[in-house]
Amino acid sequence: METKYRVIYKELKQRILFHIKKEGRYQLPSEVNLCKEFDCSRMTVKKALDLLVDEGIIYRQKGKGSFALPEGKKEERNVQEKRVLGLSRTFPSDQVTTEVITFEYIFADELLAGKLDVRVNDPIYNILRFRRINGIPHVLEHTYMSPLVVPGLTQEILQNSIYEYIENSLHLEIAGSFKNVRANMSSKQDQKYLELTETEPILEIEQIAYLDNGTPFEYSFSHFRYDGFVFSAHTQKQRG
Amino acid sequence: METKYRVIYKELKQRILFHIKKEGRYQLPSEVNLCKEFDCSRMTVKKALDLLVDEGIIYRQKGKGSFALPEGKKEERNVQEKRVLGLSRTFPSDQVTTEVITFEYIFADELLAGKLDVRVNDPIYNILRFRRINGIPHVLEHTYMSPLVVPGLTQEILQNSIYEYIENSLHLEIAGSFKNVRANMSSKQDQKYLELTETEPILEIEQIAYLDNGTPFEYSFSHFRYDGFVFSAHTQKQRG
DNA sequence: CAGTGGTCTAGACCACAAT
DNA sequence: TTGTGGTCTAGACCACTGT
Repeated sequence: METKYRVIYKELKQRILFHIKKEGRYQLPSEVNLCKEFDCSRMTVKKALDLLVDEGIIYRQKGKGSFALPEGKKEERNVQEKRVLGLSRTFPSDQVTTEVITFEYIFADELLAGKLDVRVNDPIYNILRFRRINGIPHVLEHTYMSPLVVPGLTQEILQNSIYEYIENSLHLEIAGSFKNVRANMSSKQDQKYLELTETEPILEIEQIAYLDNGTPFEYSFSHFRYDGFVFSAHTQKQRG
Repeated sequence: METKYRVIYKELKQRILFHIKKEGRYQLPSEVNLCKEFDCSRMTVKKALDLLVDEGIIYRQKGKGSFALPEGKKEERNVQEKRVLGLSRTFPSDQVTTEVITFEYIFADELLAGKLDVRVNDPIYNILRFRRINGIPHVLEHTYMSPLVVPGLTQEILQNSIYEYIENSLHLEIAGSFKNVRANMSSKQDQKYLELTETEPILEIEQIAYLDNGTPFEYSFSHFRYDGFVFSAHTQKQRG
């Protein structure tokens, strides 16, 4: 069931994006008026507005009201949003092609065992994939997964979307991830696949992704072409 | 006043970090039990737990309970957390030294006017600062601010913390920011200040930061040494 | 003063998990 | 069936903003 606060959230988001394009600034109706309009309690309206605050779409001020944040901020090509999607789902309208370079089992060492929450010497998928978007070299992904958590991986799945497989075939729920983002010099391997010169760098994202039962299912290093990728984030003061 | 849910949040955070060190896994008391313990309603407990979920400290499962996420994930030196602090406040125990390279007014062009929400040709602070942490070259910060929003900047303020000045002297409330993170080759200027060779890259963070009234007050480009900085983020499926 | 958002209560019903 | 978290209600009091 679609929850009530998500319905309100979506409706308000539509409305904001429409008004912001037309007039620039936009003040939302007060919470009590939204209650009347959507025939619900104030807590429900507040929850919907909280989502909009999290996304950086509105801000709220005690005694004044809720307002749309001036736009014209983000919007760049090849932006990784703050969600946990695979590459295939981040660029649904583009053509993502995947070359599987390595697909094998290795023994978990101390580090991998710690990150993936398995025992040392347990089997681990060691996956190296090279991916293009619309034919343009984009990313070299080095992924470690435990077959205990994500069983039945095949070459074919790797060629498409692992995330899709995890959610649609295994019916596991991907809940979130920790990311560390760095710049680094490109290795010989990076240069070969991403078609970089020796002086051109890469953007590295180290990620641990976990399921809704808290189990980490992926530990990965993604090396992006420096000119083809931006990591985007909206951050705010903690509510409270 | 410290809110009740923040008190609960802090207490639970303490407890989790303690137990996680001792025993690894940790299941929190149920929401109703937490209600009894802290003598409050369930909504208040839930709000406290929401904060912990946002930070990636716990996860929750319908029908099961709330659990601490296995640790051993983040922890690196020189991590920029997902908050809006200046450099001085990100490394409070370290020695941050700042060299002001440029401090002048310029005319707002189309781009700056759009980002800072002022008119074209309005005056804009053009600030270039070079900062070391414990004597080690760290970041070259190119900052644009509107004197209409942040009046009275001086060389001395720049040498310390702009953010401190904004919050403590101007009594403005910093609410959040949009960040774009990229890797890039270092410019001659980057190489000079950050002591990089021609082949060494930088991590660039483009940022628009805004106040709690929605006004953008800063548009900046920070160039970090590639080996001295990691941008860290926790992301999760949208609640709902 | 009236209007706003922030916090908080004491319930309720639901879906889901474990037994 | 019991216990869990997710949603939702219909109020309440507060702090802050504007007039």
